[in-house]
Amino acid sequence: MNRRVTIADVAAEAGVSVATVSKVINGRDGIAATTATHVQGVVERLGYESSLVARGMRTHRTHAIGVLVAEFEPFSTEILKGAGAAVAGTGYAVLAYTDADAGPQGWERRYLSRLGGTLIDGAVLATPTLDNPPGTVPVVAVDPHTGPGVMPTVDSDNLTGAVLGVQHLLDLGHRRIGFLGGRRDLESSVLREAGYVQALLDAGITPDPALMRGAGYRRDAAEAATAALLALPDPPTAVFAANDVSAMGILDAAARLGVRVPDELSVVGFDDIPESASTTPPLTTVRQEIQQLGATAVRLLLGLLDGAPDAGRTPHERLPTRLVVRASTAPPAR
Amino acid sequence: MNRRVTIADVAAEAGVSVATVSKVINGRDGIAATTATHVQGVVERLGYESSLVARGMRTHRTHAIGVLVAEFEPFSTEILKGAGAAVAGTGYAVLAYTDADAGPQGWERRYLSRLGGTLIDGAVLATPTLDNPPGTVPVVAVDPHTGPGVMPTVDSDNLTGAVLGVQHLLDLGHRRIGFLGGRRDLESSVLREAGYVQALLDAGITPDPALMRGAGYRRDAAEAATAALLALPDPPTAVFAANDVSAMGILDAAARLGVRVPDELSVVGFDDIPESASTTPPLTTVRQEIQQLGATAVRLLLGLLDGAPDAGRTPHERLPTRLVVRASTAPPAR
DNA sequence: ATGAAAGCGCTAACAC
DNA sequence: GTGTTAGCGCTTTCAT
Repeated sequence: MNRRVTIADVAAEAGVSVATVSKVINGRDGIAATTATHVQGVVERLGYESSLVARGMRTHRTHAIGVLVAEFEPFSTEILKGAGAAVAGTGYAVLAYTDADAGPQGWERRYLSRLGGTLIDGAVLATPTLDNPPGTVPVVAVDPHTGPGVMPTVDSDNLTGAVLGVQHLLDLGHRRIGFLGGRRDLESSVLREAGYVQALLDAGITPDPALMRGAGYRRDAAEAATAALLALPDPPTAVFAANDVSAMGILDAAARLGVRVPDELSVVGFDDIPESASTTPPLTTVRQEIQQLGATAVRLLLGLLDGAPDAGRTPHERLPTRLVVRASTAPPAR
Repeated sequence: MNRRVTIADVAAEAGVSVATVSKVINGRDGIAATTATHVQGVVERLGYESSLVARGMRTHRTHAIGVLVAEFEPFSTEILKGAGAAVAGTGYAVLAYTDADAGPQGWERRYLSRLGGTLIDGAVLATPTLDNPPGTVPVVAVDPHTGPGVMPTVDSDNLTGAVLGVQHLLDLGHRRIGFLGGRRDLESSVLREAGYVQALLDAGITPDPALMRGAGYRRDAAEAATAALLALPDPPTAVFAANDVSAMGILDAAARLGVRVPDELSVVGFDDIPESASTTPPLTTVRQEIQQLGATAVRLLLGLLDGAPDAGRTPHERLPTRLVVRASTAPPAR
């Protein structure tokens, strides 16, 4: 594995100083045209490209923005797609980072300390678990932690979305509707639960605590919780899950227990990740525009970076949600 | 925006030298237990985390592997999911990088020069356009460029997959089957075309050049090419697209022109990206295990990094493909 | 056991 | 116009 070619190699080869090479590369003036051409040639010939890292260390500007995620899963990769689209033409690169071994709590703090200032000019945090980021670089949160909201934020209208989902079930005639909650530390999860409760209340139904379980936005936890729900003396005829991944867990449980969806059990998810269309049966779900979430976050961040550094209050953008009816919901059998 | 806390801040606060702090952080010995504890405390209190970049510059080891992609789209984000899963428990972080403004040709070379050696210990290249990477860090290619194959590579059995897809159409009774090619610089594209030709030949049909168009794996190009195909005096009754994104372009064109799929036109894609289940109608496609592709590439790379540095010849892993029948294919109307 | 100093690859002042 | 020097945040000899 031959060594990477550095600016020193170029300088030596061209017979000039590294400073001169640097100036040529960065288009600084005060360089003879002939020298510039000559150096350019050597750069080309050696295939030299300056190290993002070394440059970043000196200038504290890398023109890269970080998208920091706990894990690459359907939600975060949709954010990535949106973020990537939003930087096109801005001169910024997108750097997505995840460290599987970082632990579930406070990863964003660690990531930010490790990358901020030297590697990325700013960051988009996907579903952060904290709400007081270290003040290293400008940050925008997507689908944030519950809390006072000190970070610029973009999220979806989770409350209305949840109401929509549950209302759909009510309209079909369901009365015993279960709920599988998400990560309690995320505002989205709290609001989706609130929407569930509100929709029931509006329909004159008192929420039954026995029908409300936590599943932490996780598929396996959702499967277990569903099994418990279905083992109840008077089981629900429908379940609203706080996200699509949990809804898939419900489908897993139903399949395992021989409960037919939607005939015996209706299921509504939340998110509309691409995967939700290929479940068996395809999932009825509340769609949020995840790519838009990512793109909006990037635009906010770019504003923070280039424009006025947070002129006034911390911005908050909220995107609409809507119901997508597929095949996992039907009127109750009984 | 308060400055990031550096090792110097910790040292000053703790009343020791930066060297001592560094040793404590890295668990080097030759440090008094009391000092270590004290410094640890300060580190914690200040929320210090060493800069990946500065450390990488000194040690030339970052324990991060790069996944370098031209763009975040369905295929590359599936690779990311697989790569993320494969690093769990290995102590490596995944760093996905894309620079929208880098241009379509030779981006991997530039990325590698910019990131290699100082930021990432090795890289997975998704659909690289080149095949002679600079010898900076170990590299594994996924779905590579056509060429002599000097890089360790993982790909799918594209030839068999394409035969499967076209055979399905033949089995349904189609005889005039169009083909929308991919990026001619990628081996996958060449092999899928070869499979298309071979399947036709095996069925005693001579491939008609008029029915074969290029679409570069791009949705808009596919739509345009499809419009041209359908305007033919004797248009095809089915089209095999070299990837799902192109197949979606076919669907776009059909919808715009009022051609019903699958009644008047059958469509088969390639990839089985998550999105392909939610098209209208859901896409029949040849599935490749994209996440597995990413995971396998990471395993290969990790082997190169930790184990014997390429013990012998350059490895090549090939994963199977299979047909997924959904609703975009049916017997021809005429 | 601890610290001073060099150096990773680069850029920005400042000399020449 | 071009080179010398310092320093970004860190780790690692090498002194002390």
